[in-house]
Amino acid sequence: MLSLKYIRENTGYVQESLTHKQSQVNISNLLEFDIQRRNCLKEVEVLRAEKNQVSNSIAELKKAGGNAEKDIAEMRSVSNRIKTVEADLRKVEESIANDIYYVPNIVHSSVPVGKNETENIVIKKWGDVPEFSFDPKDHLSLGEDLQLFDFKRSVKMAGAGFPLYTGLGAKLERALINFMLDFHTSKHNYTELFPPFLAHTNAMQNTGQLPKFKEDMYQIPEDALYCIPTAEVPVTNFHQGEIIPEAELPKKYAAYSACFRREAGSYGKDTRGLIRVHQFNKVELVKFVHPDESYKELETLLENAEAILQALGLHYRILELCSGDLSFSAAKCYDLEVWSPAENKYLEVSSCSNFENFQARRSNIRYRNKSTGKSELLHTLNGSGVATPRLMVALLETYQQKDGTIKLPTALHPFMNLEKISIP
RNA sequence: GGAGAGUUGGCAGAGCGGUAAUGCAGCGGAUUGCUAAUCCGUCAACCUUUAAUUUGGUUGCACAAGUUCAAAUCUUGUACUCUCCGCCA
Repeated sequence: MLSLKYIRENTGYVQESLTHKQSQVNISNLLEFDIQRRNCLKEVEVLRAEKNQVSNSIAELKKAGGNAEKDIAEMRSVSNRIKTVEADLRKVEESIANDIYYVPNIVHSSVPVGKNETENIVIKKWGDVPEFSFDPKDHLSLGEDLQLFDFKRSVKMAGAGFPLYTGLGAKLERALINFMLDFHTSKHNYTELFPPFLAHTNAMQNTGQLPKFKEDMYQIPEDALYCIPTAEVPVTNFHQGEIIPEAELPKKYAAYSACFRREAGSYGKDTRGLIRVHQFNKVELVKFVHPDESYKELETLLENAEAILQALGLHYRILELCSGDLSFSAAKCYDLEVWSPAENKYLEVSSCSNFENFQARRSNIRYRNKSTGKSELLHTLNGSGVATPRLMVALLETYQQKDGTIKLPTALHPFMNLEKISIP
């Protein structure tokens, strides 16, 4: 979240950011509350100062054995007055707290202004669009022929949108996860975490999923817990409330988790197979960095995610998201999209975002500034490195052979103990 | 599920109705003939004021209600942590 002080002092810039983000949030209410709050505060503080003074003289009188009846009578009325003004103050502060959690992050100055996803900018393409001497099958028929997943039976367990991997499909899914975790920890120096898959309200609020996106999440009301939509939630909260010595920055974590998303409102879109699902697997990269370094760190984060697709030899492109397509908490974001030969389009497998201090303020994550000795909010970033379902789609479709087998890229051989997936 | 203990600054830790001790670490300064010591100050948030890292003030003892002239301290509720018992992969 933004600080109220920041909104007050940079109203023009915040408003411009909101417009660019296509946000309907109204900050004039917030500013009005801010004025009310400061008026109340002034009044309360004067009264409290008086209270403290009289209170001291009562204490001294009593110590000296004198009579404090007059002061006590005065204090009674002051105390009552304080109570009513405090009640007003509390009301205003509640209104502020309610509103400010719905104000999205500001947009970084380097982000192109645009209305929606059609105005995102392709900044890079890597590899070639694969060509086939035969009619390539889509991932669904490949999966069926090779018995890699079973969408009919998964319905018996959890319903549509919950993928069930079978046989070599299950093994391939596991291989992808292991490959990515090993890759990031050994080559990019991330520390591996294996987090809880449920999180409470507070953790969800800290990363920005709550309160705005409640209906997108699976909930367990009995225990006030939510199924995490991404490992970003537990991993960012790893350092919640902590002050990290500046010398220890950046902190880098890689974590596998299952991810749960209700995808409310998206029914009918991309419902085929693995392309849009309620539960999927993902390796997430999270960084805690010095504010001066966060945009440099965003570039390396993107490179780390790209390296996975490169190692697997998959054609992809990078989008720089325009302001209108930026998510609630992000100040800047790149999307990685991998090529699906059968869909004949690019599929998003990763978003790499800089949240600046938006999440850090909510989560109270700071670093100790070495030169001033003061604690300051740090910047958080995260990116998928990467999500498996669409990666699987691209992988199967890209590496399919004329005889119906899948020739696996060498990077996966040690994880599969196999070079080729063939008809059982 | 049952019983008990606890939650105070970056950390450790006292206070148990009358201005939140003290130690360590950090930062700033002073001093001393050097891997360091000693002394002083500072050490959260907010409001106000300022050229300012200045001034004045308020708050802050897990959170919330209450009692009181006055609450870290008393009462009640809630959350979380730990210990023991029970159940269990």
